[in-house]
Amino acid sequence: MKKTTIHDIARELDVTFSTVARALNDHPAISAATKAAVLETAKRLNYQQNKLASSLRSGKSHVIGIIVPSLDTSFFSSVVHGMEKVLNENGYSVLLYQTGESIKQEQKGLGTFLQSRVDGIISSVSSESDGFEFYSEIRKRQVPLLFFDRAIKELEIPSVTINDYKAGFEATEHLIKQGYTRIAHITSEKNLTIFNERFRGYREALEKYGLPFQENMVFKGTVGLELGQESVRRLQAEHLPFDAIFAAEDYTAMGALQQLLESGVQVPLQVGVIGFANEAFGAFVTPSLSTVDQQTIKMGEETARLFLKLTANKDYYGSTPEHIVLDPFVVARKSSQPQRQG
Amino acid sequence: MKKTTIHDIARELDVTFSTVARALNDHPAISAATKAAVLETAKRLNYQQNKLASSLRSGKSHVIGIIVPSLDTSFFSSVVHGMEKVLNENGYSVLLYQTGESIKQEQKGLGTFLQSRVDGIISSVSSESDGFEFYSEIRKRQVPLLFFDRAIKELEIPSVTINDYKAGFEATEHLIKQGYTRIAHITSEKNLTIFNERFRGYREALEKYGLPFQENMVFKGTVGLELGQESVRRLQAEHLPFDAIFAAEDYTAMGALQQLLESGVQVPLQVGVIGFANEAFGAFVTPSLSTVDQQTIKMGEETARLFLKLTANKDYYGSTPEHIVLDPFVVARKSSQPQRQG
DNA sequence: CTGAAAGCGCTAACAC
DNA sequence: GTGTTAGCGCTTTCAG
Repeated sequence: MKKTTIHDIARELDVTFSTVARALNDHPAISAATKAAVLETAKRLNYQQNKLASSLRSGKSHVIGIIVPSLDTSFFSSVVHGMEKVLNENGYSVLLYQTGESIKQEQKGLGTFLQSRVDGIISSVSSESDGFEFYSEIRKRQVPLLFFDRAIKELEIPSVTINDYKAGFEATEHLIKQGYTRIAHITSEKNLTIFNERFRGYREALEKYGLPFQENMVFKGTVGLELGQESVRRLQAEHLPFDAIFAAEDYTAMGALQQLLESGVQVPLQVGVIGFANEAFGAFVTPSLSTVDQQTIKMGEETARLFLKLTANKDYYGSTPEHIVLDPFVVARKSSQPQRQG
Repeated sequence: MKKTTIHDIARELDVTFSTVARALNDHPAISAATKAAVLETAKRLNYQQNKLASSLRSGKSHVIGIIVPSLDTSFFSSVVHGMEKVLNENGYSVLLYQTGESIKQEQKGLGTFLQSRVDGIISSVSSESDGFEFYSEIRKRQVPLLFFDRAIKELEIPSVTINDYKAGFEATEHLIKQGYTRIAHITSEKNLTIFNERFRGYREALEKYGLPFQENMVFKGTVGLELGQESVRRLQAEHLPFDAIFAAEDYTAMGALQQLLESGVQVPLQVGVIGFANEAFGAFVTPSLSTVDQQTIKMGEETARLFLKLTANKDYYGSTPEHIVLDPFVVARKSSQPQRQG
C-alpha cells in the first residue's frame, strides 16, 4: 500500500498538486469549495503529510532536541515531563537523548540533533569542565540553545536554573535556626556548579551566623546512599563533634539518616538532617526527611516557555541572553525540627 | 553561514557530489584515497549530513516514536530510560510523546509519528477500551508497532508485558503464607488489563488457599495516597475484619500504611501491607514496604531489543506476533512479615 | 572506480 | 483562485 501524497489527491480532484498543498495549509487564496474537497479527499485517502519533505523544503522541522544525563532520575524525568508537555502544546515534537553523564555521548547527541535539523536544543550539561567547543559550535550555527539546571556560564547562552547558592544557604540557615551549630556537609566530588553553589551557600550561612567553617566537616564522593552512610561513619570514627548534616542530595541524606538511626543516634533530637531535591520518599520515611524543593515540573515548563518566547523573535542570539533563576524552598519536615518531635 | 552540503565538498575536491555521497557512506567502490580526502574536507568544512534529505530519499528515518502516559512516574521514565539507551546504541533516535492518559493526545501522537515517518512505534496505551482503529491504522500502514506494559490483546501486535496475574497471585500468596487470612485489595477503577490481572491473581490465590473472596473487601478508585487512606478508613468505619492489604500500586499502599499507623494499628503485627511497583521510597519507610518489582529498566531494554530483532527481518507483520512476558517478583520487606519484627 | 540523472514529497516565488 | 517551476540535499540506478 503506497503512501498517498498531495499528487494523489490532486489527481482525484483534477487540480494541480500546489493547489492541494495550499488547501492543506489553509492558504487564504483558495476557495472554500476546493478546500473542503481537498480535505475530504485527504481524509478518504488517509493522507498524512510527509514532514520530512516539508521540513527539508521549509527549513523548519518543528522538532526540538532535549539532552539530559539520565531519565532514571526523578529530577530529570520530571523536568522533561514539564518541557515535553508545553512544547507539544505548541506544535513541537521532542527528540530525546540521554548522555549518562558522558561527554562523548553528549557530543554524539548534539551531532545527531544537528543532523536532524532540530529547531532548537535544550540541554543540561554532563560536566562543566569540558565540551565547550561543541556548544559554541551549536551557537555558531545559529541553532537556538538553552541550558537548564546545569549551564555553562562562560557561554552566552540563555538558561533556566535554580538558585543553588540560596538553596544551600537557606538549608543551612534552617538548621542553624533550629539550634544546630556543628553542621557537616556532604556533596558531590564532581566539579558541577550546582554542587559548588550549594556548598558556597553552606559556608556563607555558617559565616553569617558566626559559626566556624571546618574543612574536615565536608565530605565528597559519588552522591547516593553509600556516601551518606560512609560520611556518618567517618564522622563517628574520627570523633568529630557534629549535631547536623546538610546533604546536597536526598539519597545521600537518606544514607546518613539510616546510619545515624542504626548507630542509635536520635534524629532530630541529637542530630538534624536535611537533604536536597524533594524526592518522593522523603515525606514517607521516619522521621520524615527535610529537604529543598527544586520545583522540577515548573522548571521544565519555564524552560520550554522561555525557549518558545526567545525563538519567537528572529535572531535568537541577537540580544543578551536571558537567565531565569528559580527560587527553591526549604521543605521543613521532622528530621530537622527537634522541637516538633516532643 | 550557509550550511555545507555534499556539493560544497565536491566542488573543493573536483569530483561529483555522488562520489562524495558514496565516500561518506563508506561505499566499497570508492578508492581509499578519495575517501580520505572527502572525510578530511568534510571535517574541515564542518559538514553535518542532512538527515531530513537522507530520510526522505531513502525512506528510513532511524527515528522511533515512544508513547507513554507520563514521564512523571518512576515506572515509565525508568522504562523509557532503558529503551532510549538500547535504541541509541543501535543508531536510532527517540521521539517522545506523553499522552497524559488521554486518548485524544494518544491519537495526535500517533499522527505526528506517522507524519514524521518514524521507523517504528513503541507504545504503552492509555486505555484499552478505546482507540483500536488508530492502532490498526498503524498496522495497515505496515509501520512496526510494539506494545509494552499495557497492550491491546485484540490486536495482533508484539508486546512486552509483565505477568500481572502471577504478580497479583504471588503478592497475595506471600501475605497468606505470612499467616494473614482476611486480605483486602485496593486497585484502580480504570479498566486496564494490568489491574484486572492483578485482581484476578488476588482472587485465585485466595481460592487456592481456601479463603473466601468478599466483594466488600475490594476498593477501587484513582490509585494514589488518598485512595489508600480512604480505603482503610472505610474498612475501619464499616468494621470489616481485615488483617492485610494488597494494594495494586505503591503510593496507594503507602496511603494505607499511613492511615493504619495513624489509627494506632501495628504493621505488620496486626495488619500486613504489600504494594506494587517497587518505588524508591518503599525501602526507606518504617516499616519498610513490601512490594512487587516490575523490572522497569529490564523491560525497557527487552522492549527495545525485541523491536530491533523484529525489524531486522523484512516483513514485520509476517509471522505471528511475539509476546515477551517478564516475571515480576515479590520484594518482601517488613510491612508484611510479622515474625521478622519480633 | 566515478559520473550523470532522476526523484523522494513538499514549499514558495512567480505567473496569469 | 490556480497553475508552473524550481529546488531543499540527499540516495540510487544506470552508464561507462
